[in-house]
Amino acid sequence: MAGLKRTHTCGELDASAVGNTVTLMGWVHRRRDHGGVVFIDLRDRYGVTQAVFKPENEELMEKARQLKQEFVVALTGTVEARPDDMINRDLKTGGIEVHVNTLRILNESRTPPFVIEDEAQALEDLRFKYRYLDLRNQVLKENIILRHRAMTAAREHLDSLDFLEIETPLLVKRTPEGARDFMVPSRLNPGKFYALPQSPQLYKQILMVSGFDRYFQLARCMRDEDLRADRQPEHTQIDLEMSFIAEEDVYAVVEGLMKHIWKKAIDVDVEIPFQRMTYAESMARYGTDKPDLRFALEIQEITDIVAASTSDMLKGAAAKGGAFAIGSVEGAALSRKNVDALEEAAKKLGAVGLARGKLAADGTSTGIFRFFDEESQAKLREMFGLDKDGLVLIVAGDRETSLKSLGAVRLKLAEMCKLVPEGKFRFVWITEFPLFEWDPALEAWTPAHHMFSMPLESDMDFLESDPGRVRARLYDLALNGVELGSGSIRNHVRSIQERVMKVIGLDEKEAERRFGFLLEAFGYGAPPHGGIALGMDRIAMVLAGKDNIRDFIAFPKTTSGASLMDDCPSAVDDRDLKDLYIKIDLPRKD
RNA sequence: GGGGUCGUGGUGCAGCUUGGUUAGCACACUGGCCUGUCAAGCCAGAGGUCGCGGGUUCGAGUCCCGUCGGCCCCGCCA
Repeated sequence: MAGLKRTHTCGELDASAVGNTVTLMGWVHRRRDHGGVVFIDLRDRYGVTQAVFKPENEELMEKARQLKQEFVVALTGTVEARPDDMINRDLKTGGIEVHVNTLRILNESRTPPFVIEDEAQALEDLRFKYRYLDLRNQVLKENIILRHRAMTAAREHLDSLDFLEIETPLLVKRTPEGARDFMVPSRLNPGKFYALPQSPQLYKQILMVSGFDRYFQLARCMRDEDLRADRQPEHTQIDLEMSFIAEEDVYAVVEGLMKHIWKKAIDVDVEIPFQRMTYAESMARYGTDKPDLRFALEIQEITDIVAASTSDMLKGAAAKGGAFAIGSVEGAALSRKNVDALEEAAKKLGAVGLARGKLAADGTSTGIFRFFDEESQAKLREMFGLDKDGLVLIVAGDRETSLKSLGAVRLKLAEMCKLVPEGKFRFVWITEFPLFEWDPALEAWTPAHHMFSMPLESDMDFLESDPGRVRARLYDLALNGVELGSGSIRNHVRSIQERVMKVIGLDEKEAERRFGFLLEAFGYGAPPHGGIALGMDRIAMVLAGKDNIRDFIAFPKTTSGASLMDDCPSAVDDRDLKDLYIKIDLPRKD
């Protein structure tokens, strides 16, 4: 019996194997003891196979009765077809079962803190603490496998296009731009610190200077910022950069890449090329720069119609920017409570309120529309295609706030009315983002995305006179309301860089201190170049049609950045700190 | 930095509004019965002092204050 060797996995046996003697190894998923006959569901990475113990062998039965959840066993037996009425159609291997003649317990298990099942009952914090057990769950396992397939497809495809995967350092120079860096003290350089990279951005641009005209990397990126359901302190990007190219080249590569990933990972044919939309259009129609295009519910500006109404409240608010609305036939069925929840969503993003009313097909109306004359009501019905009774929701006030608020309402309304189709993938390129953003706190212009993005040729003249108007050669890829990635054509021209730096008040000395090495590299023949970084974790999540990114990372952190399994981060010994010349100086709590 | 919400046997939840006899349910667990189940079934049993600290009260899981932790959201995340 020594030297028992696994012949098959628990996911592969079917009718063609009937009569064969096989050896399976795995974990006891369930035991069903019927006194005379005992069933064991044996589980491994590949699936579950039913093993049967019959009463003829008393000794074997005794051993089978010792089995508990999560014991690791090896068993040898004969594959038998199941009678028709005993076939389990929910199981890949449900047509057969293994009649056991040898059982060996390879290892015992303590009673697990929660039962391993597809619809995990335990709460996430407990599942995080015992992540290795949770990963035995077939659903979670499929997620990780799906992610692997997507990553492999990405590598395959980019390699086929002559992209080189080049690793960039994890210990890098701190750049006080953008997100907070994780910092790593340098023992060999007392008092000095490395940073963990937020992205390989500067390095990949330098690789362009070196002539590696097509680079990619499945890169780990770390940011010391507050977390969310779709945000982890470390994540993986498909990072790529190309030389001698324009936007179209990046779009073509990424569209082919997505098509390949979708095909390989979930066997879905993605239509290319992707739709394109400017940032301005996306904001006006959907109130966001990552629109979910699986459903319509478009925002319409109704400032004129509101101006003609008798609602002083709306007119007053609209005077501060405009009035915007969405309308929906399905929404007419929503309860007062539901619409109030929509208003809460709008207020969360800064709207003062959400005016609402119903427009009926017979011309009667309720709510806010008591203040609108018949002509205006007809116009609104037409605008929103309300051939039946419909709900119309209005936000008025500052233009950007109103649009963003209504954008959130749009998503929530679609969810409430079940307007979001499953299994549909609507990619869209969002283009022509503004280069600068006004920071009211600093009272200064700051780069909206990336210091080194090229301004749009047509807007170059406004760099000094009207920075807010300058758009850049920036692009985002959005899918079903999720931002998959963003990139740009970079600014490789020294004279334009200098003008950009002047706008954000970055003098030469400061620029030198922060990006000196990049600027210096650019001085030695930087080719025109550009690229993009795509969120790998998010891609896996969207492929599976889910919305919790932690289920697609093998060992994720909680929203406070902790890993509950290994209790990290943790305090360190004084001796370690001494080596680094570091003293902890926590603020006193009162 | 701010807001919301949750914390009760191993797990998931109820109880808390209107404080008061043995803190209830399901699953898991232990023992027994059962030759066809696949969330097996049936019977019996063990297991919690209610995240932690303080306060109010004759009396607190229940009210108050603080604190810790999980989750969600705003800010932040080029």
